[in-house]
Amino acid sequence: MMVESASETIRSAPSGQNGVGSLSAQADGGGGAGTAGTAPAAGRDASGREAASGGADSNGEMSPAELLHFQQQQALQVARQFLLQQASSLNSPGNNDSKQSASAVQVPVSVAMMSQQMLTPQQMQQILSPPQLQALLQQQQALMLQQEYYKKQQEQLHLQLLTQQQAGKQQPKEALGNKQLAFQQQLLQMQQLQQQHLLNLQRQGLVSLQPSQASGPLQALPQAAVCPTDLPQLWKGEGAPGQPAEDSGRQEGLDLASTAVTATSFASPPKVSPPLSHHPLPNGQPTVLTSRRDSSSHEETPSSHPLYGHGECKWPGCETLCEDLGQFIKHLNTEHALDDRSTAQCRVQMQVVQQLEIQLAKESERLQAMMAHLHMRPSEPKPFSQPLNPVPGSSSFSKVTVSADPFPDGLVHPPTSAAAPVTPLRPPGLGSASLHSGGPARRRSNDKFCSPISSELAQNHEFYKNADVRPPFTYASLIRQAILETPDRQLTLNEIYNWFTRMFAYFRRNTATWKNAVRHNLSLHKCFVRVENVKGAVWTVDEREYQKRRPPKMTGSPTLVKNMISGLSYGALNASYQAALAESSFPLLSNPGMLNPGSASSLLPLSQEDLGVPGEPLPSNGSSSPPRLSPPQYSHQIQVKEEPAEAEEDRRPGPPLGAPNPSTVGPPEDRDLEEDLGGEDMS
DNA sequence: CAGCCTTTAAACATCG
DNA sequence: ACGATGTTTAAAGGCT
Repeated sequence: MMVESASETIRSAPSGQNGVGSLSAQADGGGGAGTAGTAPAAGRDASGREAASGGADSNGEMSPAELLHFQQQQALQVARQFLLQQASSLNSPGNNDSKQSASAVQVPVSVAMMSQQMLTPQQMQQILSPPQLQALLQQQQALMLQQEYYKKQQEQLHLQLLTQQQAGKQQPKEALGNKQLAFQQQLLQMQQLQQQHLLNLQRQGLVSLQPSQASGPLQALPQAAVCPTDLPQLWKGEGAPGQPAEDSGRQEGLDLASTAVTATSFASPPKVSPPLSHHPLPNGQPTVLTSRRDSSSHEETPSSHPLYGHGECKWPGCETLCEDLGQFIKHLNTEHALDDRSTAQCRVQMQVVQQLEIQLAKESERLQAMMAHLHMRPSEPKPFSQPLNPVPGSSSFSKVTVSADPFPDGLVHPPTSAAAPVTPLRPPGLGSASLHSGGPARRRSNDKFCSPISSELAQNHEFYKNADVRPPFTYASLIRQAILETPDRQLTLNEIYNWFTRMFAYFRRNTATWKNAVRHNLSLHKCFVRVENVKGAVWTVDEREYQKRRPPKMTGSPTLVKNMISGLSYGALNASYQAALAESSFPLLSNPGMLNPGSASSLLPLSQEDLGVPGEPLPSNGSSSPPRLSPPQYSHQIQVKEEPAEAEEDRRPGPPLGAPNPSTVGPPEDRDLEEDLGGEDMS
């Protein structure tokens, strides 16, 4: 009955919806626009109620969901800043140490991608495919690991310094030596603080680095995105109390200003630093840079030195104020001349950048693995260790299997080592999901492939479960999925609600809206059949009907494919995917046996499993179901839970499904199929 | 541009 | 009277 009344939580007005992103276009547009005005009103009793009820629901995760949401955003920002800073700082000095700088360049790129104006979580969602988002989240975890590594390095560095220190003591130039040491120590402290800060952020879920794909040449730099958040502290940290050196310790150039500087620096190659090999600054993207905040901020001369911004020296740990560039140069030459201290600082910075690069490499590798796993096989064969994809060709297969249970593989997988080449061109992760997410309307498309939905879902199960991301599926497909996942393939409305809330964080909010949509879909689509039961009524899926609707789209599928391909810079779509598409579109239903063209078939089966269905027999819909994976069990048991016999469809005209012989009723689909074959009800 | 689909919003009807 | 369910209708956006 009431179950937990789904509950949910936050209702959020229609407006909220939009938020969701990906679909943004639609959601927002639709709801928002259309009724914008009314929207508020929309709340209607129901909504109000629900809202009130609050997360009661199963999980009551509302807050978590929101948190996640928020965290994602924060993380992105922080990551952006962090990367920018690191890159920027290194850059200038980096010239000296070019090699790294090169890679460093990439960082900015990725950053830029992320940033582009402060992206709202929703936007991010739109931009990033679920898998990508997932990756993002995963990165938070990865970061943690990285931090450890980082720490170790720091320790080593520290040791080195100490060693030097000792040496220095012994040596004559103590005066200077001490000074240097002090400075170095400061640097170390800074680093440590930075680390801590990062850790803290991570703990809060604020930091997450995006793998990025530095695809192109760097381009736009971060837009305004850079927020003042914490970065400043990173370096600043040291400044904290009592830091002699440049007493100014407080703010260091790392803050926004610095970022801005960075941007500028990129835009115009600093005299000092020769363009890095990789640094494709020139790409004409500079304009973008300007736009962002720095421009706004009076920022200094763009022509300025990369280490100079906001009137201060951006040298790590140095915040010395310099009236103008000239003064700054002077300062640079005097304070940051080529000496041990500077060298050490530079080294530290290098390490920082290295760390980031390593991280980038790891993430990139992960991304590749993910993509490969999702069939998007990158142009290059990736032999990497990832056990996941054993067979290149049958990627789909692997995917399925893998995803099946542990979708989290992505999460769990420890990044293999860096080596993996990053495919630069490829747009940021394009997971299967990306396909959909690709554009606003994507979601629909997805749904078209119902089958894929399951695999997709399976793969990103965890993701959707925890991230407040709107799933790229239509309500109809989701409802169907929910129903099919159950052993008896029937659910009460409330159970459907619960499934939604359980499976998608997104549906833990705006309950009034989506519930209404669910009901609306149930009523509207013929594929959903209401079966009365003693206790009430349950909803089943008339697979045939469901499939019927797609045909139109069928044609669409090609388009989809096209989209997908375009989306992926590479036509990564592989056969498997296409097969899946085809499958979904085609009424294989008729004979399950043939359904699967190879890989495709595999997908389906899995899907169910993953979906979280606890080991259930997947009664897959007749159509897609694998050749009868379904356990016998459902054959009869499927009846309506409470009173099978009674089952009868109310509204459904057609073949009275029903008549579902109780005994046979079992698989609704079965009957549907058969009956349907005979005749269509239809409207 | 038309037609279809999906999503949202809402009004209404039933039922417990 | 309420709230959960269901049905319907309408509007808006996107896609084909």
